[in-house]
Amino acid sequence: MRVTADDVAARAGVSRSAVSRAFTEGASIQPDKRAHIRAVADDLGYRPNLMARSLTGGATGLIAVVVGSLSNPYESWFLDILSQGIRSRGLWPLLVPVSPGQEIEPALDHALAYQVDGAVIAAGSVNRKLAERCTANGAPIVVVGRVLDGGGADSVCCDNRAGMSMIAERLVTTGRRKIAWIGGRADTFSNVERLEGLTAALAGYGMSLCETRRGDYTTDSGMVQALALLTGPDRPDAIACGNDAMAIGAIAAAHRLGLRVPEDVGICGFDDIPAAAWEPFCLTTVANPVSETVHAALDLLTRRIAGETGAPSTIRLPPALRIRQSL
Amino acid sequence: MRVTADDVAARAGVSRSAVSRAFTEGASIQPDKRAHIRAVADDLGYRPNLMARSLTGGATGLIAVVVGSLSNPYESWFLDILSQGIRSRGLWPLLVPVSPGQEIEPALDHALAYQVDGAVIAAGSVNRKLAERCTANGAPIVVVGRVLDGGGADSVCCDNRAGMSMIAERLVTTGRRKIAWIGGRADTFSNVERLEGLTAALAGYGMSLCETRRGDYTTDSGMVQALALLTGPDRPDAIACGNDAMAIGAIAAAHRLGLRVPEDVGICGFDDIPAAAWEPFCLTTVANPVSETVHAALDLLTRRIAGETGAPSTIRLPPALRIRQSL
DNA sequence: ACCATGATTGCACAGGCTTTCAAAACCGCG
DNA sequence: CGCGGTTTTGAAAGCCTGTGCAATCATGGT
Repeated sequence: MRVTADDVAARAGVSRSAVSRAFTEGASIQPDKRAHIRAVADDLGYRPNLMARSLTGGATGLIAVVVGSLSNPYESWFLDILSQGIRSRGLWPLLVPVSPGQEIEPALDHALAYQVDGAVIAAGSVNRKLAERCTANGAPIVVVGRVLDGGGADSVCCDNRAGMSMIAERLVTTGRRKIAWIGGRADTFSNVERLEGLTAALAGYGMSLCETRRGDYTTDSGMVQALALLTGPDRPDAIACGNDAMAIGAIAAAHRLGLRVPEDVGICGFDDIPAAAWEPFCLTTVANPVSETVHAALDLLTRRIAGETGAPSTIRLPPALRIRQSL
Repeated sequence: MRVTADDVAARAGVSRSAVSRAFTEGASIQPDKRAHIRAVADDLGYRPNLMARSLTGGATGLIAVVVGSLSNPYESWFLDILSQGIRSRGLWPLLVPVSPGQEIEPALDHALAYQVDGAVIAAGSVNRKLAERCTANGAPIVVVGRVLDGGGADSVCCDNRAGMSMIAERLVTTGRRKIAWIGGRADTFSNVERLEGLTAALAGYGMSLCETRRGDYTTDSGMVQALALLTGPDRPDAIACGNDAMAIGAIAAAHRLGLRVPEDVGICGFDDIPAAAWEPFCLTTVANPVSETVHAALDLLTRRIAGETGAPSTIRLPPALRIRQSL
């Protein structure tokens, strides 16, 4: 049913090898013959079967992209840039969506069975053993957004602590005294680093958080936690949030309570997602260098795919403070 | 380098066929032998090569997903639900991102070369010829979010006209007299239908649009166009937007100008993306039945993949008016 | 103990492609 | 026209798996 190289060969009156060569850049074949074959192929609607091609040991050009819930604006923003980056390098993203809490391993295993050339992992937890299995299977991985504990894979990650120390400075500069924190799930890497970073930086100013609460990185949860904070007995004059989505929820909460931002309560986030700049929010936040992260991750990955060995490297990218109006 | 069935066979002391059968459900093989082989395979980290498997004529389990710029919140919301739906049917989404204005054909062609079993096309323009070529190549397609002009492929689409007529009724009910429109690119299907639907429905009430402007479905463009409208000589008392992202921008514009929503100006959108419900917006909008759309599209597609023939069908899903506070 | 029956097993091939290798065609030049 | 050297070319070998087919094995009935 599907038209194969044999069909084209028969129709063009050449051997199957010639057809293969006509589609291989730099292969030894007469230019006019190549043109003829390509014309016939076009006529028949032939395209080399990439599955069969990869069977001979070549690369598939497939990159598994493990990503969390796309309803999270940061996640989809990241995927947008990542998929463009993958395509611009002539590769193709095989999407592996995993729900939070879901095990990443079986999904990744299945993707491996598609002989992906590599994987970018931006969600779920991966341990050293899993990383090594992927590499052993010829599919190096790069972990994004956190650093792999036991080593075993390259990782690219924003310098969360540096980001939070800039936030801390801003909090102090604007004269905040009672600073609360709304974080994400306790066990996530970014949450831990950001909270630690903020605590440490504040300690440098002789200050500490007056209260910490936990959301789940969604706008709704930010709203809920901020409402609780702002209606509590000891209202904070600033709320630092673990990401922008929650900060947006916190701003909504302040508005609902008739509080002015930033006068009555300063609010800040992390990531600088597109929505952070939207007018009603004007969120002061830390810009997560997503483009640079994607670029670095893909560089690392392609180099591994090309066969580079050596100890896994960790790249920390510096974030930038983005001062708008909410703090 | 990659471990193959031969390796497992040698290590387990059986033939390669046995290994194959151990991984084929319902194949004739002794239970304990299967268990042994699977244990060995697990030990070696073996997984059947899906590329090679698909070579024998089987399906690849890959579904090409052609999607537009993921920075558009509707698009990423849709992809979220679609990718979950694809995974839940045991298939895998191969992402084919296309920028607006970019030709879809070469990208889709390349995806076809991966022997995808089918394609869901939610962006770019596809004509009858392209649709037929895909089908002829054994990869039926389903077009989402618009109806294919010349037929040639199944399509699933929200009933834009019905949605806009509900909006029109709401506009009239709330006593709006001067209604403006901010649409998207003139040539997009949804834009045409929504504008036509609104115009027609208003005509039924003896009314017409006082002004129409064009954005590009982004929040920024909605803001820009709404600013122009609201500072113009004849300020409208309602702005209907072609999608939610632009409506959010319009609300931001109203706020910046100190206008109250909905008292001074009513604003509505289309889609009911998650952000539409966020507190500062509380956007009155038309809920695009995304889950139902995904479900219907995947049903159609899997049936075609299973070999069902017959004239392409078009499914129109009814939207629902979601009244919040902006209109 | 022997045969019919059915479950297992291994061999070999198919599937679409790339690539090595040796044969064939071509080139310029004496 | 002959010859060394450089493309071009086609045949065949592989890549990895699933499966039809024939051979083998175990089973149970007599």
